[in-house]
Amino acid sequence: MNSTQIILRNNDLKSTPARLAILSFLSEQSAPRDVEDIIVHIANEHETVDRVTVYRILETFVKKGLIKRLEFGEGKYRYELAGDDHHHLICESCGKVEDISDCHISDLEKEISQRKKFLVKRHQLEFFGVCRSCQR
Amino acid sequence: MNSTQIILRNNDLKSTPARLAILSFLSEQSAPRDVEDIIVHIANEHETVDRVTVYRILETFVKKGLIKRLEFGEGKYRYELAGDDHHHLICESCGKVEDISDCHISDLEKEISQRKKFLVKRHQLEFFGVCRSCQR
DNA sequence: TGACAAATGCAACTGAGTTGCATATAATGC
DNA sequence: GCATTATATGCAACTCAGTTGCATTTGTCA
Repeated sequence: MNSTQIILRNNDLKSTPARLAILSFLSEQSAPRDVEDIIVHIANEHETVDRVTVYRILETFVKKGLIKRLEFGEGKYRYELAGDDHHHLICESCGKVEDISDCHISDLEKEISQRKKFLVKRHQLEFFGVCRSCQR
Repeated sequence: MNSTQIILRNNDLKSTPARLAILSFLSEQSAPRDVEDIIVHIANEHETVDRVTVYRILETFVKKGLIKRLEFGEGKYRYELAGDDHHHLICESCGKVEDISDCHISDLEKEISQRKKFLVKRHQLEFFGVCRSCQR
């Protein structure tokens, strides 16, 4: 039993080929992926999973807190493994998404919770601009 | 000629009833609105504007920098007047969106620009959680 | 006030995501 | 192993936000 299977079991989720494929795929990614990326990847692995199943698995994983659902103004969702708190640099020229960490938003979060009496559960911070290679 | 008309003229946009209605509606709002809100508001004012026209006007305004297009994980866009740099508290219980300012992200933006050689043009920061009244 | 570029309305379309329901399958107990 | 059962999947049809093409209307400026 590999680590992906253990994660599923620990979350009361059956180990199915589709779930294992999606979870391990997302584990390998360094930037958030959309549903299309996932379907293409699975097809390349010579497996077949219905789009609907992919949507449902992603929804399940989000609810269990295994992955995060993000939006970068593209009119669709992207998904990444949950875990460390980090943010994104999104290049508006080529669409590349880079991860970035050490943003110390949690101090700000604490301050807001007190000032506004708003119970902050999570936040999302994205920077939009032009990446290094597109600047040339 | 009122201020809304002046804004349109300064941006090389013709003054049409639909544009005036949308721009003045968004000027009055304290939280970002979706397309449905806009259409309902216009209908209440006994005007008729096609949905397509609303979409096109919003796109035009975004391109001109008059308004900002936002996403709060709802699968649709929301719009607000551009201007001061502020962020949002989104209640996951009732859906209410509250504005918040003084977040000093620009220091962080500067630091990232240097460290990552990424030209940051804008950022988006949202806090998700439970608002004051939903906490009771 | 007429010309013309720009804006609008209509209809048809796209693409992401959802729902209902019948079938298949992973986990569990025997 | 094998039957049971809750759960997951596939298919088809649908919804909802937003887009495109094209003909018509309208605001602006000479």
